Amino acid sequence: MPPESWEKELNSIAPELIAELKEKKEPDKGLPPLELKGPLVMRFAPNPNGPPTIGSARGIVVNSEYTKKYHGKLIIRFDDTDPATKRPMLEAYDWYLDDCEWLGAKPNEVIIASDRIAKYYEVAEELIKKGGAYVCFCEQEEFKALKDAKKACPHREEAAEKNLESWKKMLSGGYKEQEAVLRIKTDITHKDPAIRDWVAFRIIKTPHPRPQVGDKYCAWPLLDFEGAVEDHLLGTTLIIRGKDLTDSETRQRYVYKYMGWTYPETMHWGRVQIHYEDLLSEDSISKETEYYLVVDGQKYGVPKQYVRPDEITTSLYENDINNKGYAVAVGYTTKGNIGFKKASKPYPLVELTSKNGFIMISEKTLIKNLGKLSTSGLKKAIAEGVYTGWDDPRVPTIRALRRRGIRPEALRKFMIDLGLGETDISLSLDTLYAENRKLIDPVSNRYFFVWNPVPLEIEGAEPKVAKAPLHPAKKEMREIPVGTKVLVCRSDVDILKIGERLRLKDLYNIEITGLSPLKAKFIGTDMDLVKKEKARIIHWAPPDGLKVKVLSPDGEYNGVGEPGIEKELDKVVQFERFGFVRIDSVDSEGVVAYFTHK
RNA sequence: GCUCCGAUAGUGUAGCACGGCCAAUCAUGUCAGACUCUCACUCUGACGACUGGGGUUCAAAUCCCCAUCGGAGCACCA
Repeated sequence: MPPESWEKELNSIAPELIAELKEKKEPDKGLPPLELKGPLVMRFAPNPNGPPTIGSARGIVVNSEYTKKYHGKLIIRFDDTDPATKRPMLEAYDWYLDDCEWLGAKPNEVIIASDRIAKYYEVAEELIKKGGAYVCFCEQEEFKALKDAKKACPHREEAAEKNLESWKKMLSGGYKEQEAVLRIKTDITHKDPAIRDWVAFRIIKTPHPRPQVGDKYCAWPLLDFEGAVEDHLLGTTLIIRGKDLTDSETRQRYVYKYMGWTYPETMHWGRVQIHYEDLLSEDSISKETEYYLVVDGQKYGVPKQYVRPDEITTSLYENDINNKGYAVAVGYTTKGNIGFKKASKPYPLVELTSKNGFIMISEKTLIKNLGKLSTSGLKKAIAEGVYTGWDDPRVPTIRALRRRGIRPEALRKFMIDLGLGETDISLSLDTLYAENRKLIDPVSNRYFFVWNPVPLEIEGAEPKVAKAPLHPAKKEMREIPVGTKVLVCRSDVDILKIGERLRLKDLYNIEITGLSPLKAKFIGTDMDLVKKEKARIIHWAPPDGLKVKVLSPDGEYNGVGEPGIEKELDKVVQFERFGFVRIDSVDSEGVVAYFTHK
C-alpha cells in the first residue's frame, strides 16, 4: 500500500493518531516554556557604565519575552554600586531605557540601586545581629591565604555587638578604603573556595557620579549583596543570568537562609562571542585551499595536524594554548565559510586567534573580533579616537545597530532564536542580517551609488533622463538626468576589456572603446541584446550627483550617488549591487550613510 | 591548584527530565538551478552533525562511568 493510502486508511480509523504524528514534527518556536508556580517577576540588571551592547540585548529580549508571554512584571534595575572601578556613566541610564523601549521591552518598573543604599544597610545590620556577618580587618592577601587554607580569620568570631559598633564606624566614614569590609559568614571550609566568607560591603570614598547620591555613602555593597537583597525586595521569581554568576547563587543563599527568605528560580546562559565573518574577499578563498597556520605573516605547520606551540615561537599567548599544549585554532571549510573549531579533533587549521582581537587567515585576510571588546576597552578606544563614539558602526552596541538600520524585530527574533543554552557560543551576525533583510527588502527604495568612481565618456549618446523603478516590485519610478558622461565603479572597470559590451542599468547599452581614459560608444537601448549576449549589467551615477560617504564595520566607502537619495533621510535604502544602508545625514557636504548589511 | 558548568552540521538551535516515533528539527550558510534590467528579494534542489571510549538495555543523541576538549568562578568588578 502506498503511503497516501496508508494515511487515508489511518485517517478513517484513528484521525487523532495522524494529528499527533503531525504535531510531533512541528518544531518548538520561541523560548522554552516555563513551569510557573505563581506570578512571574523578572529583572534585567545592568551596570550603566556604558551603553547596552549586543550582549545586553539578549538579557533585555529574553526577560521581556517571558514577562510578556506570561503576563509578568519586568523590572530594570541599575546595579550602579561601584562609583570607582566600574563607574557608571550618567548618560547610560537613559540609553538603557531608550534601547529597551526601542526593543519593545519597556520595563514596568525602574529601580536604581544607588537610591536604595539605606535599605541594604538595614539588612546588613540585621545580619550582623543574627551573627551572619562580621566586619573584617584583614588585608586582602592575608585573608586569601587563610581562606585557601580553609582557616577562619580572627575577626570571624567577634561578638555581634562589637561588629555592630565597627559597622557603624564603617558607615560614618571612620575607616579608610581597604581598611575594613563586611563579610557574610558562609562555610569557611566549603569545598568551593569561591563560596567562603565573601565580601558584602567595602569602603569607597570616591563620590558617586549621580548628583542625587554624590558623597552620601562611603560603604558600598558588592553585587552579590545588593542583588541578593534587591531580588528579594522586588519579589523576583525568576532570574536569568550568565553562567559566570552561578556562584553568586550559592553565596547569596546564605543571606536568604539567615533572613528566612525564599530564593528565586534561576536559569543561566553561556558566554557569547561575536565574530564578523564577511570580510573575506572572494579571491582570498579558493575551493582547494591549502591550510596553513599563520602567525604574524609567517606560515607554520601543516594542515590536518594540531599545531604545537613549540613549533611557533612568535606571538603566541598563553590563552591560545589549551592544557594539552595545542594551539586553539580556527578554520574554514572548503566551502569557504569560517567556523571556530575545537582543537580536540583534527581539522584543517588555518589560523590562530591572538589576544589583541585579531585572527589571522592565510596571508591576506584579517577578521575583527568585535565581540571580544569589553565595555571598558571600548570606552578607552573611543576616548583615544579609534572609534567615533558609542554608535560607531564598528562597535557592538545596540545604538550602533540602530544607527545602521537594524530593525528591533530582527534583533528580538535573533536573540530569541539563540535560546537559553548554557553552552558557550561564538556567533555570526549573519543570521541577524538575514532576518533584518527580510524585513527591510520589501520597503527599501533602490538607488545607485558608485564607490571609487571612474569617469566614463560615451560617444554617440544623447543626454536623457533615465527612469528606473524605486523598488523592483512597485511601479513608482525615479528619474536621473544624465549627459554623455557617467561614473562607474573602479571594481567594475578593473575587469573590463576593449570591445566588451555591457548594459548601464536602466539606461542603455555600450561597447568599451578605450581603457585609459575609459571610453565607450553607445550601441542602443535594446534589452534583448543584453539577454542574448549575457552582457554584464552595471550601475552608474551622473558625474554631478550627490557626494556620498558610507560608514561600515569594515571601513569607509566614498563615492557618488544619484540625486533623490537626499529625500530618504533616516530611512533604509538599498544601494544596488552594494547593500542596504541607512541615510544618516544630508547636508551641503553631501550624504552620510551607515552600512546595514549586504 | 580548588570548585562548578557545558559538548548535536560552517554557525546558532530542536530533540535529552519520561530510552524505541531520530538514517535527527528549524534557521542561517555554501553550491547548483529558476526568476530578475542589482551581486537584493523570492522559489526549487543539493551539502552538512549526535566529541571519543566503555557500560546498562531487545533498543541509547537521550541513562551511567571514564577520557578529551571548551568555558566560568576562586576580587574590597559588574
